[in-house]
Amino acid sequence: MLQQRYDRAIEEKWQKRWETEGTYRFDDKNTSRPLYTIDTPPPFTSGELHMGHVLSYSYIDFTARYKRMAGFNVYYPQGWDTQGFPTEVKVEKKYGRLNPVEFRQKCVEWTVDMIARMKTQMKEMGFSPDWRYEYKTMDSEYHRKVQLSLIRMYGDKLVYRDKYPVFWCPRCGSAVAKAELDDEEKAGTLNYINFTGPNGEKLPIATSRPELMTACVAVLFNPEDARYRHLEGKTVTTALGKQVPVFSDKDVEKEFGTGLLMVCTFGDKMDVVWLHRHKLPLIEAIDRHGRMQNSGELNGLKVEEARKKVIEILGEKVFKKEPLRQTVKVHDRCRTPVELIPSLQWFADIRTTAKHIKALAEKVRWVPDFGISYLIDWVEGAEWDWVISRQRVFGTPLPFYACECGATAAAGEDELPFYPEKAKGKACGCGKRMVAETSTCDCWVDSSITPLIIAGWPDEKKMERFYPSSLRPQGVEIVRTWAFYTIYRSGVALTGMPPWETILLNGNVLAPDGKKMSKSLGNIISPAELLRDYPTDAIRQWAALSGAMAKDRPFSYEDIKHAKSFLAKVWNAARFVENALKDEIRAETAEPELSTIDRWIIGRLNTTIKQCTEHMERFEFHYAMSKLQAFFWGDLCDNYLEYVKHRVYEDGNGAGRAAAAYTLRKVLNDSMLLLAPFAPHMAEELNGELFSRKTSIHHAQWPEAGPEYADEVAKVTLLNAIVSELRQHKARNRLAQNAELAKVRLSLPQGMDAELLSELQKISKIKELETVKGEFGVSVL
RNA sequence: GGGCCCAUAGUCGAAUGGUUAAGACGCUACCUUGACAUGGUAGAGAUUCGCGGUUCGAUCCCGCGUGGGCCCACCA
Repeated sequence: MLQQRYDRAIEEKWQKRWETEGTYRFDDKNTSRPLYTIDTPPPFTSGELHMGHVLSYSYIDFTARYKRMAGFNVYYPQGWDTQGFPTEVKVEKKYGRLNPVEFRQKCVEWTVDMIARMKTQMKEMGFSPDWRYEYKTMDSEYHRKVQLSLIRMYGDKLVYRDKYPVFWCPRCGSAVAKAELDDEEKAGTLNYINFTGPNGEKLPIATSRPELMTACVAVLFNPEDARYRHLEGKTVTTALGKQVPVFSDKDVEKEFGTGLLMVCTFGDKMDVVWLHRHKLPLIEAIDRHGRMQNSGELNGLKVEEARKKVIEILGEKVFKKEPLRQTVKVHDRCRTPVELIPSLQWFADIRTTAKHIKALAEKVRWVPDFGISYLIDWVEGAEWDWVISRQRVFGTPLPFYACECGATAAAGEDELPFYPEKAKGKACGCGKRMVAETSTCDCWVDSSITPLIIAGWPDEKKMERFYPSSLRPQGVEIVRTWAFYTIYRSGVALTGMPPWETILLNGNVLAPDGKKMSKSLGNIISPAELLRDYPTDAIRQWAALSGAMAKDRPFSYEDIKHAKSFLAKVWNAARFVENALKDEIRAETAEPELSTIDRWIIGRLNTTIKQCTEHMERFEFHYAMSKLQAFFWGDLCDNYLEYVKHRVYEDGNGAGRAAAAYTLRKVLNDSMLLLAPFAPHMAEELNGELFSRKTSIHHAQWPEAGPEYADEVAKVTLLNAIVSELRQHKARNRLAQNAELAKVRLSLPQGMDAELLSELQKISKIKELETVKGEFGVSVL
């Protein structure tokens, strides 16, 4: 017997049983069923599932469940993106400063805890990965593979070391990550200074950082600026007497200052762009303590002092000063303005491989198709290589050695996993000893080989079977990072093949007010909170109905209430059928003689199966779900169940009742199959409790669409219209819907089968029914 | 500033080059009908963002504008 109300207890019961029975295990031995592999996103281990996770992992789960039912052997692993700055911050806050080995250990402990929490929430959401294939980017085995991939790329000259400016805090004497920077508005001065042109003419430039003039390596103007066009390719002299080339550049603003600017290495981030774009030399004017160097008279002065001094030195060459409000990047902890200081970093070659990246991206099916444009634009605009090193502790160590003389070498494969504190060192050709690199990898270096990790790389036999993945689901906002780096590393650099057949992009969940959820706005809705008030299956339906792919959508409590109502509707319909059929619900009988109405609902069911199947194939979950809801609620509950009540209750054991029983059984059963990917708990409960099946519905076969019975559908559509007219009549006259009507006259252009007329009489409780030929009309007499 | 996406009742959202522009939430009225009041039956509510163009006909196709979102860049 079904209990009166569907509740969370039922869901928890099934979650436990699925786990003990290993319902979602991938069948590694089976080679007869086609494989469907999912490159599931490893979430960052924050400890908390948010609504974005719920949305995107629901999509993945719908797909996995649908594909299993559609006959695939689904390989659905789940990983964790563990290493990163946010964890370091939290661990440092808790434990203070520790030595790197201890610190890393604390980060690992912290992360294990966070994973446990997130895993519990994922299970509560009914997600169905095979947890035997869980991976963590902080595992030494994961480290080993990341490092192996880098050694191979180094061997192919795709990874190299070079100078690159990093943000540096002169006060703390350390590199500062982008995430540790704050913007601060400061009052500065824009100085107008005369340089000298090739013919001795005055050329005014404007700068807020005159102290960097010694590091000036070029002068730029906008290509459309007629005032300076004649200078293109010429050499000019700075106010301190240095010769520098002149280039035109589209990023120079004509209206700002004088339209002429000096590029210094480095005043700000734009200078870094220009250095690469125009292949300019690098001058290191500021040292790690924030003092000037390579700057003649200014050497040894602090930046602020040098700024005053240089203005003095320049004297009347500074012909104008104006106040300037500027945004300065400061270190978030000490509020000191940061400087860009060249340092040795590791790079991965993006520029010479850009064409390959594009070519492989084009071999992947993008859903929606415009998603690829994010990647193409990015590839085409990439001006320099990917900096893969980070001066952090909780990360995968870079498996490289470097010597004072500048030489570098990769660690040997026998040294993997490589940890610098345990490294043996290496002899350098110059006679000195190479030391192990202590920098770690950018997190995207870890996550850009997930399709390889899940495919057992570098084991060739496994790779042949599991690579490329069938599906990469991910957020649209990380196409330029995760998708891009994966195509580059797993594809171009390491296998030469696209990493997946299909990439599916999802959008994000906004707050009910349409804004981004954020702590500062206080508009965050958490899954944990929703799970207190709504069944998991309702939350999953909300996700299914949350609109088109790659589109953001506000969260709405109304939607989730509606989902809950639909579940209640399904539950009550099932209780009706159970009560009406009793043990007969489990009878597997051949199809009896069916009435027009029975064939109508089966035809509608088949149309729904067809539509749902097409939508599932295209990952259009919102359409699949709404078609199913419209059918179940509109056709089945509102009409068919009402139409068969008289047969079920009053026909004893007659043929009409048998046909209705067969039809109810079939329609309910197939509807549960369609519902199973979205509401796996309820579908499973009805499968087990109502139909008394021992095997999980999630091992059942996806239904196949039978005949759509167009004639019957047309006939019953007319019947529906008549019933609706009579319902309106009863409503207008304040009658109960089951009130009897003495006499009704139907006016019909084509007439109606006697069978349906007799049904109509019983459905609408009409004592006397009369039909005339004519324009459609229903009159109650 | 660059690229991409979007604009349809109070809100969220479908659909279509051609009768009356789905549905949901909310709102109103009636109905305690043997699955369900977490329900049922009805009702009200839209100049389909603005301006031009293509067309016999545009909410849909094109252009411009306005307003929003995402990613990226960011002023020397």
